[in-house]
Amino acid sequence: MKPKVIIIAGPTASGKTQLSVELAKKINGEIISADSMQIYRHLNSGTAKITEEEKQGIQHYLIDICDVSDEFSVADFQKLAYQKIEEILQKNKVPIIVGGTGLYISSLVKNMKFVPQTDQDYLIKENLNKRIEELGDTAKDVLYDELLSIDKEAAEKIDKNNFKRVVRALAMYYSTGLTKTEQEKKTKPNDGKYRYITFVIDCARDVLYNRINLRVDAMIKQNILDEAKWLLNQNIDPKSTAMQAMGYKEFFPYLKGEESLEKCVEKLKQETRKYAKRQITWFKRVENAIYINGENNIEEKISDILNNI
RNA sequence: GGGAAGUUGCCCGAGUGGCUAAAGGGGACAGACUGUAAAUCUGCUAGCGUACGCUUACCAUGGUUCGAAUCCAUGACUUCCCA
Repeated sequence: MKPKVIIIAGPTASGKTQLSVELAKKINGEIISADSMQIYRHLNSGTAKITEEEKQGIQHYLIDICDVSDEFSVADFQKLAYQKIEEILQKNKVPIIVGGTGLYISSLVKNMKFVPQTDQDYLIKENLNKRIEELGDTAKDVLYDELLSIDKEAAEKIDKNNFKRVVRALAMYYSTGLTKTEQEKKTKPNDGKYRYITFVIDCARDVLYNRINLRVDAMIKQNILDEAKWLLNQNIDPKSTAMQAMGYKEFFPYLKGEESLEKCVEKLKQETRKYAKRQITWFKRVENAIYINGENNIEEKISDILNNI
């Protein structure tokens, strides 16, 4: 029998952190974070990162593993997560994956196969960027047609306006000689080494939105503004992942004196709600998910989980 | 008290007689998602009907007109300027 790995997923502010710690205490587990922003050091309040105190001695992995200027991808996450799962199992403990980054979780559950990066990839990316610049306004059409000719199946699934994905699909082909479609065919569902049991925290929309608002208000009282200021002063590429983190980018206009604090706070609440909505959409699709009522108290949630593992 | 401008769908906002159930943006809702994913992108948003369609809509009332969000009159409210 494959070893079991527990997943706790759910939208932001649904109570994943507390639930996972309580569960870990109960079942002798250790936690692997599946969160694309909590990997960054120094981004604490804004990412609602768990504090040492909240950890209650439970071991947490894949938090604070990157500098804000570092590049990090699903493939990196997957590799590290597999390592950590192994380590935890070695200790005879239960791995618990906790997070809101749907793609990261899927990379594990679906056991996606990522082709290893090569030195060439950097050049290919650069080359594509150069072409995009040269093509100007026509880039969108030209590159989409190009993808259509090399990987029709992928092209038809990607919206033409989703330029990022079109470019990535092309890069996949140029760096490996295999199209995106071909590469994806390599991943076969259920051929992973583990048996994943996925719990999704489900919460009435208005309750969740209310929690988000409260959480943002609480963040303001912490040092989120200092963190945002710090991040802004790092002078890293505005397009880099860390710079897109919610709870930071919304305050940049305020810090630059372009917008009032109230407006920025409102914006952050709204963006967070939209994000939660996208997460909910993502988690609706996960197969065999077991729903946990987010409005139950912690004991009820824990017993729901224990009954299913 | 006098003068000027304005009032458009959930919000902002374009629209000066038919092609307008009303551009565009935002929000809301729904969806997609294999290397930036807290990113990126799509659909949809008056009501009823499967649909040709019908009904109700651009502050209110009345009028002009074959036809009005668009023109006229009166009223209400808002903003600004002069007293």
